[in-house]
Amino acid sequence: MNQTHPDMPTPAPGADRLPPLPVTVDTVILTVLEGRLQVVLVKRLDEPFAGQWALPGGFVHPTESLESAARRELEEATGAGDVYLEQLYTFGAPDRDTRGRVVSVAYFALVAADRCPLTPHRLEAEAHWFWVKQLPTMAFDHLDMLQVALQRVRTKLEYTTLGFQLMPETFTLQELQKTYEIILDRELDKRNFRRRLKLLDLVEAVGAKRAEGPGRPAELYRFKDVDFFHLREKGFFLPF
Amino acid sequence: MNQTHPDMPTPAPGADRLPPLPVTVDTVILTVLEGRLQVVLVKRLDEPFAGQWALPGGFVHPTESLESAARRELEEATGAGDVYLEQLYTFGAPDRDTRGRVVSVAYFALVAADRCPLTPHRLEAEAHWFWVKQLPTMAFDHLDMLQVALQRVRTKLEYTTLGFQLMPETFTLQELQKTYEIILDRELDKRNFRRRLKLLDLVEAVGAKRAEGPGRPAELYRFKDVDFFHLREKGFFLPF
DNA sequence: CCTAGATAGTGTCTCAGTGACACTTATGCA
DNA sequence: TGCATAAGTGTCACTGAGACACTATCTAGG
Repeated sequence: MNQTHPDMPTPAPGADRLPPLPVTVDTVILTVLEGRLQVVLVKRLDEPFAGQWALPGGFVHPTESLESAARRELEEATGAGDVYLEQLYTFGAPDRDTRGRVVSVAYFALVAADRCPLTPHRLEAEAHWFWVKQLPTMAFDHLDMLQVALQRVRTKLEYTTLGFQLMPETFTLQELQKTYEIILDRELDKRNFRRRLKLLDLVEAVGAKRAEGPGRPAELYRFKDVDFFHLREKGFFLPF
Repeated sequence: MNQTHPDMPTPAPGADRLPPLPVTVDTVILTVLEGRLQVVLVKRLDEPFAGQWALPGGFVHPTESLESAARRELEEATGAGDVYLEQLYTFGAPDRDTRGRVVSVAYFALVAADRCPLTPHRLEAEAHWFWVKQLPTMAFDHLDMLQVALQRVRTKLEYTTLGFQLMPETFTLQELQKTYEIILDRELDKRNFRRRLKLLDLVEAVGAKRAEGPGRPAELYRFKDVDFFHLREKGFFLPF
């Protein structure tokens, strides 16, 4: 129990009362694509769970922070690095990895469809977007992680500006509402949705319109620099 | 980078692409005692930060879950094991421990003043309750952990039954309100507080009264078995 | 035993935010 | 030019929250 590890490469020369544990990060990368909430899964090449789908993840390097590790995984899987990333929860059940004890810190990322020009085939061969309502069997406890991520996103969408992360520079209010509906998995009332946007003073018209087929063209909007104190009075916050 | 660790005691024989990291848990143990929100800190005997105050914590054993480890620390520090415990956040900055890389999973616990008969001196010599508004210098990033815990508790107190955890079997509404006020660090309106309790149907009178000095004696209450669906309709939840 | 002091307990009004709901406006295309 | 399509807009009713003051019941001391 109290042995030391003379060949241990970097970590904690003094913190040797107990064996160190492998630490990984796994990242739940979400986007709205083709009208659906989708998550990136990669096909595992190695045992355990070889051939099964898993969240992109990997070991934490000795010199990088947990968030850096998650961001590295994010970039490796999607090419996009400058996106919203938040720590979710840490999974450490002793039997969660059949190889032995592995502790995994789960993160979730929201990438805007237009900042992430990758469609499934642009990811490395074994990575794909999956609709969260139609998932393959997933390795480890990764389904739990996804579940936690979905709950977190849905909750924070309601009282933070988290939804901004998924929109392009300019957008129509209809598109914004659609994005919210897709994530929350329920329909919203157009007028109530807009009333709230106005109350919170979140968006401003850019002064241009976009015509998309027949029908009245839609005003284009962008997000305003938010007034944090005004938002807080209304029970609304920034995502972090 | 790809070396293996033949003498590694238990964890992950296959997960050896990167060196394992020491993993600890640190537990923010909160209670309301003597009219103040208090936290347990222990005096460190070893370097680094020897002589400074820190949250109770320690290394995760290879065979126990993270929560078990946190609960073990909790019992060691206070003697009470059957209390509310929730994972907070994981701290993994590469330089957070001067000895080297250590990843720490922070938990917070709420112990009822009556379930934890320990006053400062009943804890082991180097452990004390501290008022959260009058703290000593704390080791590592433990002040950050405490901050996160306080924010979490205050938020969840408002929309969950978390506050139950801190009350004895029976209590007066005044005591309950006082507990809320101490945690939230602001005064509440007596009538509005009681209106909300009634609306949510959270408590019931036990039919006894308690006289405490002069003044009209107070009704004693206990928490009801909550109707989860009724609560959810009112935007109220269980703590987990 | 009566009174003063102390604490418990209770109801109303106003305001803000939310959900439900239907018609008018502006465009494209046949 | 008119028809199909999508964008945009206002009201009413309800609920929950904050602000606010008096009555009821007990203890203790004269």
